Amino acid sequence: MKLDFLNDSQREAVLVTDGPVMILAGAGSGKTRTLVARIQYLLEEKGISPYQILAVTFSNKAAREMRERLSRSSQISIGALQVTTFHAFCAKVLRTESTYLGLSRNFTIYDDSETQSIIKTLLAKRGISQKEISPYSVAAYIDGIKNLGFYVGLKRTPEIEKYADDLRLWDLFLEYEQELHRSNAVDFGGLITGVLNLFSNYPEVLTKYQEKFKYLLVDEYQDTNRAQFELITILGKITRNLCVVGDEDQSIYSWRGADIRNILDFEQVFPDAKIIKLEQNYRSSKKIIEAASEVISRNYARKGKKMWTNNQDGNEIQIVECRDDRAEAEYIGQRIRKLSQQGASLKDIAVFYRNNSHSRLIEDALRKEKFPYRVVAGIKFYDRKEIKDLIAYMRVVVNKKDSLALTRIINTPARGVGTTSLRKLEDEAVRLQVSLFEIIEKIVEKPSEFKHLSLSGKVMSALSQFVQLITEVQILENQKGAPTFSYEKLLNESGYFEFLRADKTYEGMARLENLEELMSAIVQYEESDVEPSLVKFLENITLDNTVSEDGSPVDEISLMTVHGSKGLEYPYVFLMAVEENIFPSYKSLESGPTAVEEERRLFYVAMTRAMKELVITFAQGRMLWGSLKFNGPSQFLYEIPPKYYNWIQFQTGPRKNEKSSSEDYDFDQTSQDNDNIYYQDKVYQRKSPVITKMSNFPSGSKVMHALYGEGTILDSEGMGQDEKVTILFRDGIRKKFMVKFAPLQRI
DNA sequence: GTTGCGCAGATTTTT
DNA sequence: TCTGCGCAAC
Repeated sequence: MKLDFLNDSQREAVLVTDGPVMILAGAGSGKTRTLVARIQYLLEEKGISPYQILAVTFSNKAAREMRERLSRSSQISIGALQVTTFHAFCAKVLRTESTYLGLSRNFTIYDDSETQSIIKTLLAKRGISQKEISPYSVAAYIDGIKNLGFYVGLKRTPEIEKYADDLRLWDLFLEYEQELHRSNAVDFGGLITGVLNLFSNYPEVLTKYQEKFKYLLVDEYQDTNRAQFELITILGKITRNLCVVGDEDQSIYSWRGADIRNILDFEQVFPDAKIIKLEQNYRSSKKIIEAASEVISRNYARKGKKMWTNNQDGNEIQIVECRDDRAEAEYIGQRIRKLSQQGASLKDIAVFYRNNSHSRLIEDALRKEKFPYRVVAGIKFYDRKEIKDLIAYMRVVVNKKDSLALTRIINTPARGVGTTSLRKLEDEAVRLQVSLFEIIEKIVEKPSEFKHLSLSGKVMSALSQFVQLITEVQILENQKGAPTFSYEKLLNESGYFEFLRADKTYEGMARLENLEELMSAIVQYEESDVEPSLVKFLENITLDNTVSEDGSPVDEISLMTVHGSKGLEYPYVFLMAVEENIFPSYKSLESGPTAVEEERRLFYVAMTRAMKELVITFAQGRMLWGSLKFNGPSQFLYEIPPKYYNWIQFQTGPRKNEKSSSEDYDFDQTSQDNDNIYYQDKVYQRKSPVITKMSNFPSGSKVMHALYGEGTILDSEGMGQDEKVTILFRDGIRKKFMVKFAPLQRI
């Protein structure tokens, strides 16, 4: 096997197959290529069987990419090779070994929203209002525990003790776990801790897997949490052939439990570990790489890589100061038009933003310019109400203990089983210690024994029809395993189809279309699996909720959050809304330097996506939460050395009329001198990074008030005559003033 | 059991 | 500004 297409460090990363290895792979350093070569090398040169290799990643995106690249470049069939996500791997182990843990193999996997529903019910049951304890905070708490690798029955560590100190939350955690168990369900975190639990209680099962997988590979290592780290450590304990690949500078999911210590402390856990750095960048121009390196070098929590590239210098980064958010969107729209006129293809262009909410204005601008675009990972298909409803039907068929799914659909479409009847059923289920579905079965079977519930005739017949439908589909599913058929039966006989068809609104029609799309997703799944079943389909969609793209790649602009851009690259990148309080977010600024470091990594990720051109925009004033805010440029902009960028100002001129306004700017005919940039008849000052121009009192600036004395501007809203500022004075007093009336002076 | 109003709160979201 | 809730009224 030839390895001459690799550079020296890449080749080393391929050849050091035995013992612990950590590959620190910078952005655009050919990581996937190296990993694929490594696997190929194991298969072809070392004669390792594909069954003995386990490659895990965090995201489906990465797993898919690796699988594709492998099958493209390898002669050996990779069918037996496991390239999968942590969660999918664990789900498979748990289903195979389900008997050990008192789960049945058809357990349901709950996603975050279902977890929240359970928590809400739990809180309600205890009479705790959601204001007192937010369900989100409970979910985060539980997730935090599981991310550390803790499961009920494990000895507590000091870290866990900290969690257990809060008795109320700890109690909720325990009850939540019980509730999941009763529902024969597992949440995302539970998939990992479930396997840890299994391995620690049943050494013979662990040994089986330890012996099976001789070579372990972990991609996206910077995103792993403690639980996942423990999982791979324990799996690789005997062979110690553990290879992890990651980039500490691209760790942007710590709020999801990703633990950067997994990278920083790898050598402590494996003192004999070989550390290989991939520092040559093949993606971006020299200016972009050097600028990004300067920015990220300000972080303390890193191992320190020095990225370099042989690529061309390229153009300066453009930093564009826009008058307001509308001007910003307009600028990007026009600039894209220019690129397109110069022959750039739209699929080579991406717009990144820190928050989803920023996509709207850009979308408007692109629509106006008649450019096709795609918002990557906007509203998720499987999050839609009608989809969740039908999924709930399927879940009840698969796992009748899934009471959460059942409560969702027992009265959808309305069949007269309202909250009062439901409450009665739930109470009875608790009394007889059975699941909700089981109690309904009993009631339908022997109505006479449940006279005391005084359920109406209407309710009784609705319940019996419901049970009949579910049972029939269960039988169908067990005999044939025909998901498509089951789905159709559920959709029609539940009355859901009729219910939606009666809805003549646009929304109703859209919902029907979505249900059709769900149908095609099932058909597609069915064709891809030799032994299709509803259980497997459901698992697929909870663990990987991306809807498979149909057909050929389309030529459209990609819009996405910076988080969503990780792992991607585009020749032309626009990064918008780069303002203090937005990027870095105000939350990170509130919570301190560690959080801001993560924002900086995020900023670094955004920069390093760009291959040829990087355009960073920000607005002097932006409509946020209903009022105009002046945040000022992001601190990260000042961290880019000036030699790497051009700072220009963009103001939309007064509109003459809609038609001609789009011809106002010609970005090509730009000439520059040291201080100014000239476009056509306009002169744009090349600005050194100082404060914004529109507000005379941007947040952070110091002022003198004739009465109150010296203070700092906290917040500024409105502009011109209407500008209002909030000022924090020395003695802690906060006051809000209309600028035009207040005796204020900048100092 | 459903609809409607007022009020608070509003990052990121690979699984 | 927009959404999602809790609670009140039909």
